[in-house]
Amino acid sequence: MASPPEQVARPATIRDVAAAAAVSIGTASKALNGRGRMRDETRDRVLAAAERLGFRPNPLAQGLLAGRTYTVGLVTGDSYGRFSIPVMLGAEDALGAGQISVFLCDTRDDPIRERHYLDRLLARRVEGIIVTGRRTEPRPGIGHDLPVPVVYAMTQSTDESDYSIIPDDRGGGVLATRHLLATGRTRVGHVTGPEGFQAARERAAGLTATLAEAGLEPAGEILFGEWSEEWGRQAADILLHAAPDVDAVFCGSDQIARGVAETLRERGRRVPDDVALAGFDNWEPMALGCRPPLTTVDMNLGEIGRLAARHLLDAIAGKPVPSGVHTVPAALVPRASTRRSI
Amino acid sequence: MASPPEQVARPATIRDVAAAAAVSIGTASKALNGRGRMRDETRDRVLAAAERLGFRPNPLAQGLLAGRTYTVGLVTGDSYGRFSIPVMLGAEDALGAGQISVFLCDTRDDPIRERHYLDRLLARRVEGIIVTGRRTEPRPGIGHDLPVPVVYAMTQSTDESDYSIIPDDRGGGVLATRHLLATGRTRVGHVTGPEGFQAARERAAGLTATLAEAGLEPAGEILFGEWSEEWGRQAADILLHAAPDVDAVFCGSDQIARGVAETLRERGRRVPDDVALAGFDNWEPMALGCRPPLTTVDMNLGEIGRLAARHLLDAIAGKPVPSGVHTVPAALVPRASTRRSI
DNA sequence: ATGAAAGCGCTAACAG
DNA sequence: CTGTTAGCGCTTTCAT
Repeated sequence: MASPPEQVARPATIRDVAAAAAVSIGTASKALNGRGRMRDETRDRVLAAAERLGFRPNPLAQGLLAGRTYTVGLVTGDSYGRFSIPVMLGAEDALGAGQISVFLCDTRDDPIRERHYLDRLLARRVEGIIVTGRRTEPRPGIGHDLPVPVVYAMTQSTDESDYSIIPDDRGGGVLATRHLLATGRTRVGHVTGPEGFQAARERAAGLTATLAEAGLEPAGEILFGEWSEEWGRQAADILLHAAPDVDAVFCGSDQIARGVAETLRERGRRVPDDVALAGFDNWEPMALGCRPPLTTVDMNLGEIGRLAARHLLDAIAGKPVPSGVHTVPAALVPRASTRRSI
Repeated sequence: MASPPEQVARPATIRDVAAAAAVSIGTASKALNGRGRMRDETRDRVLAAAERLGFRPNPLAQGLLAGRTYTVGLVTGDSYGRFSIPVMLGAEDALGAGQISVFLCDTRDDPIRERHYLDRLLARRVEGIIVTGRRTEPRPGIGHDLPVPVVYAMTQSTDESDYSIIPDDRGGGVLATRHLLATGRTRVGHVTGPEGFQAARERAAGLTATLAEAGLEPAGEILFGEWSEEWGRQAADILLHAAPDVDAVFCGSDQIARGVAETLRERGRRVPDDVALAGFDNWEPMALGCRPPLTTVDMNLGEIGRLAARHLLDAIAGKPVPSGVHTVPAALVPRASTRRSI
């Protein structure tokens, strides 16, 4: 038995719709796009046909004509994803709302791959590019000869004429320190990551500036080290030795804070009663798993992504846009580790 | 002074190339694509012109003609990203190699948004869709009336005729348990997440089956609870009470294992000397931050993504592909928490 | 109010 | 060996 000449899943074209509605292609187009004037009956007939055939305009054809693709590229080097994922999702969120689709590229922090992907994105005629990273360290921009706007999110270009948007690490340090002071602490130590990281330096600067405003100095030296729990454990001992009267520790990351918490406990210092503890990142599995749950600073990564996307949209739309490095305010997330029990 | 009629950044078209090389458009096309025969000199002239003008074929035009888009959609519901990100990057990796670009969509686990994004992806004429999740729990498929193939990665469709690829949780449980037995342990307890999770049940099943093979039973009850450190801490006490002679604990997640480690230490049990400890996930910040560093099971999430992508490519290519639920073997990552000091 | 025709950038078939 | 032509699906004048 020969099967009927069933139309395979070839998507319906406007031509099919026009034929089904017994109108010309041009009329069908107008009906579908609400353009031009025509008899209601005609329009309805076309729309009904489109509906029935499950017609969807081919975006390639539309884009070809309009000279637009309604796509942007999202280039990330942070395979690990801890930081860039929230940024990416924020960006995707803001772009998706505007009917812009996002091409995802993972460069694995490899400049060769990055170059390759940029090529591909441009070949695809993306209308803009968002570059995200895992560190806020300045990095060389991806070039200015690009035919589309570029924004840097959670990373910054060394080029002042690029637009970069990063967390306000300094402000985050200020927030945490103010909070510690507000709970009545005055001997505040600081344990953080490598001094080579701008984020570490900025957070520390926020702390010292805020302490200075209150006429205070950090308890002990500021301890730069690594972004690890192990360093937190070690550093806590160093700090306790250098400043035995320490009554608060602000840490450059939640991981470090957990290490500090552990050592404090083992040395018989109660958190928060004897020593208040604040982290940075609001990395929930870390912060909530801490004993007690950790007060920390949230960098609003999603917001960074959203702002980057909006900026990109503006640039694509040809609006005048600022350049330079911009920051997004951080937010304090108070938890038990700084709550003074009465 | 009138500025010269500078060509704005309008990308060069094949027409420009043809004109610059003084050939017809058709000839230019052939030269650029290595199709057809022609004088070397002509070909070179065209290629040189293309080079000089920075010509890139417009993928929209190519796709329009070929009826293909060389894009696939990646739909994730796991905004948190802990599990789906490695899967996504693995998929992106496998697809990128094949010149396929990936549209990223975050549904935030919201069926409405999912529906919306599917619509958008189909409107964009993606050639296939990968659905990823944060749990391996069966979920309703996204439908069979779709005009493109779909694969489920790190989540599974309830529909047997769909193709799903998930970690081998049971095999992971077997690996961990064998390892514990190999270090000479015989009283193995198990603390894991909610029984409602298939992953928890499978990992537990791997454990009990492996113990049974050795003529053993779990030490104490299998403790189902939550995926949290806090639960690990509580459960360890329960376990120590129920089976004081326990000499190993296999945990359903690294987070749980950390909680268990903490309680063990506080109760004076040394890890690994008195009690060996194994986790699950190989979530490095957790596993490495543990004291001592945690032996754990890696689910090979990247591989899951890669395989999903390859399967999708095969399906797109029209090759016959299997359906049903498939698993990717897990791998043991031995660290100090199970190393018997001599 | 509707239809015909041109053209977006490209490739493929066919002439010359 | 090269040029011409048709057409992918769609929108947009411009006739009718």
